[in-house]
Amino acid sequence: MAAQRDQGHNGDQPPAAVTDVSARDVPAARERARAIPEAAVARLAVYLRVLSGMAEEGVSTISSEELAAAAGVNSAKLRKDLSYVGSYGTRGVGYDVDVLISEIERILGLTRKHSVAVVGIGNLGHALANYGGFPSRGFPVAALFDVDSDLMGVPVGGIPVEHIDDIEAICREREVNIGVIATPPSVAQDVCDRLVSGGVQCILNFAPVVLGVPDHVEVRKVDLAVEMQILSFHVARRADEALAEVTVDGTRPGVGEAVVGR
Amino acid sequence: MAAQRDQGHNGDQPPAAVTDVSARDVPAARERARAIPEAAVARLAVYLRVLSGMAEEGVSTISSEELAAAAGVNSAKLRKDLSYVGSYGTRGVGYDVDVLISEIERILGLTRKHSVAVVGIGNLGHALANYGGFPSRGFPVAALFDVDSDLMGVPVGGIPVEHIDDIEAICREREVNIGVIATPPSVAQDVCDRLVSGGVQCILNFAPVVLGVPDHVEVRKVDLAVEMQILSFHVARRADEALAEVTVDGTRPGVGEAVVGR
DNA sequence: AGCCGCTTGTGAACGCAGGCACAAAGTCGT
DNA sequence: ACGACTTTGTGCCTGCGTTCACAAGCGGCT
Repeated sequence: MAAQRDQGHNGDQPPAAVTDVSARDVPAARERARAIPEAAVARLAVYLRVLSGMAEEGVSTISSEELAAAAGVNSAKLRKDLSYVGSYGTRGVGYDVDVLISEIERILGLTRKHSVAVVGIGNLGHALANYGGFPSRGFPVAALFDVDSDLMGVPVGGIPVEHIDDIEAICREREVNIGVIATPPSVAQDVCDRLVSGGVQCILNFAPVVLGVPDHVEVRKVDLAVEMQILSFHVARRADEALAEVTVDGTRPGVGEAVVGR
Repeated sequence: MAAQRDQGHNGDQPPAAVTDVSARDVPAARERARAIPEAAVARLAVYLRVLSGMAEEGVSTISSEELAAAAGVNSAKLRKDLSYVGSYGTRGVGYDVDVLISEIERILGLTRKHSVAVVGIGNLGHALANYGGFPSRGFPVAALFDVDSDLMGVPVGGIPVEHIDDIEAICREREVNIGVIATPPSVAQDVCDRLVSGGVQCILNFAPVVLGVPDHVEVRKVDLAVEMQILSFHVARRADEALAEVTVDGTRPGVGEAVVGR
C-alpha cells in the first residue's frame, strides 16, 4: 500500500541540503515539495489568500510578523512554512508580496489549471457549482453530474448537468483532475469509483462515508456533521469547566457576556 | 481590541495543567474529557456514524478490528481513542454497539440539544438550512439570518429568515449555541461579533477569512478554496514524482489507469 | 565606509499523536 | 472446572509538527 514512493530513506529529517547551489532549477524545488508537511500546505493556502488581499491594497512588502498576525498564526511557524517554499525574503526588510504569491502558487501547483467535476447537484452541489471562489482561483468547473433526469442538460452556473453514467468518459475527455462528491452517502462509493476510473487523481468528499480508493488517489473529507459534533464537544467541555470552577472557587467565567473580539 | 490574553489565538490551546484525581464521580469523566486530543474527537464522531449504521443493521457487538476497518483507521488507534471515553469493551468479545453509541454521545455532548443559527442564506446557506443531517443528529436549526430584504420572513427549510441586525437578540432569546457563518467574507467578522454578543460559544465558519474572537469562543473553519489548493498541491506532487521516476528508471506509475479500489 | 538595528532562516528542544506489542481479562469449548 | 483462544486496554517508543532562540544577512544612517 503505499507510499513507499518515498524512496528509501524516508522521513529521517529534512536533511539540510537546503538552499544549496546544487541545482536551483525546477527539479530541486519539486523534490523539496515532497517534504512539506500537510499542515503547512494548508497554511500556505491561507497565506496566499491574505497576500492576495494585501496585493490588492497596494502593499508591496510585508514582514513575517505582520503576515503572521493577519493569518492568525505564530510568526515562527510562518517563517518555517515559508522556508519550505524557499528563501524569498530579505533580511531586515521582509517579503516582497508579489514574489511570495508567485512562489506559493508555484509550490501549490496553481500555475496549472485543475479542472473540477462536481457530482450530485442537490443543494450543496448547486452551491459548489455557483461558488465563484473556484474558477477565480484556478479551478474551472468542467462538468456537473447527477442522476435526476429532470436535471439533465439544465445549466447550473453556466454548465449543463450530465448523467453520472457518463462520468468516466467525460472526465477522461475533459481531463478532470479533481472530483467533488456532493451526493447522498449511499452512492458516494460508486461515484468515487467512476471518478477514479475516469482518471481523477484527487477527490473532495462531502458525503459522510469513508471512501475506499487506490493508493494513488488522494481524498480529502469535509463532514459537516463531524464538524458540528466537534463543536458540541467543546460546548460540553466548556460547560463542565465552568461548572468545575463554580465548584472550586465560586467564580464564574463570563459565559454570557458580550465580549467582542477583533 | 484583540483577544485579551495574548495573540496566541484560538488554534493553540495548551491544556497545560491536565487535571488529576481531584474528584472522581461525575466530574471525573468530564474532567478527563478535556484531555482528549482534538484529532481523537474528530474520529469519535466518525466511529459514532459507523456505529449508528451498524445498529440499524441489527449488529449488537463489534470488535475493534471490524470497527477500525469500517472507519478507515488503525485498530490500535481506535482502541486508544475509545479508551479516552472509558472502558466499555469486553475482552475476548468486543464492544456492545448500543453502549458504545451512548458513551460516545455522552462524551461529545450530544445528550444536550445544540441550537444552531445559520447566517447568510445564499447557495451555501440554503444547502445548510435544508441539510437533514443537522436536526437528525441533535442540532436543530433555530434561526436563519440574512441582509437581503427580499428574504425576510421567507421560510427556508421550514424556518423564516430574519435580519442580521437581530442576531444578537434572537440568539440570546433562543439560546443558540452554535453559529454557522455562510456569508461573503466582507461581513463575516461583523456577523461573528454579533453572534458572540448573542452568547454563541462556537462558530463554524465557511467564509474565507481569519476570524478574531475572544478566548472563550471556539471557531472551526471550513475553507473550500483551501481544500482545493491542498488537492492541487498533491496533484502537482504526484506529477513531479511520476516525472522523477520516468527520469530515473524509465518506468511510469499508472496515472491514467483505471484502477478501481475497494 | 563602517556600524547598528531589524528581520529572516534554521538548528535544536519539546510536546503530542500514532503505532507496536504484550499483559490482563473474559469467553468458549471440552 | 479448566485451559486455550480471543480481544481489550495500555505502556513505550518513534516520528512529526510546533516553538524557541540565535546567528547570518541586509538596509539605512552617520
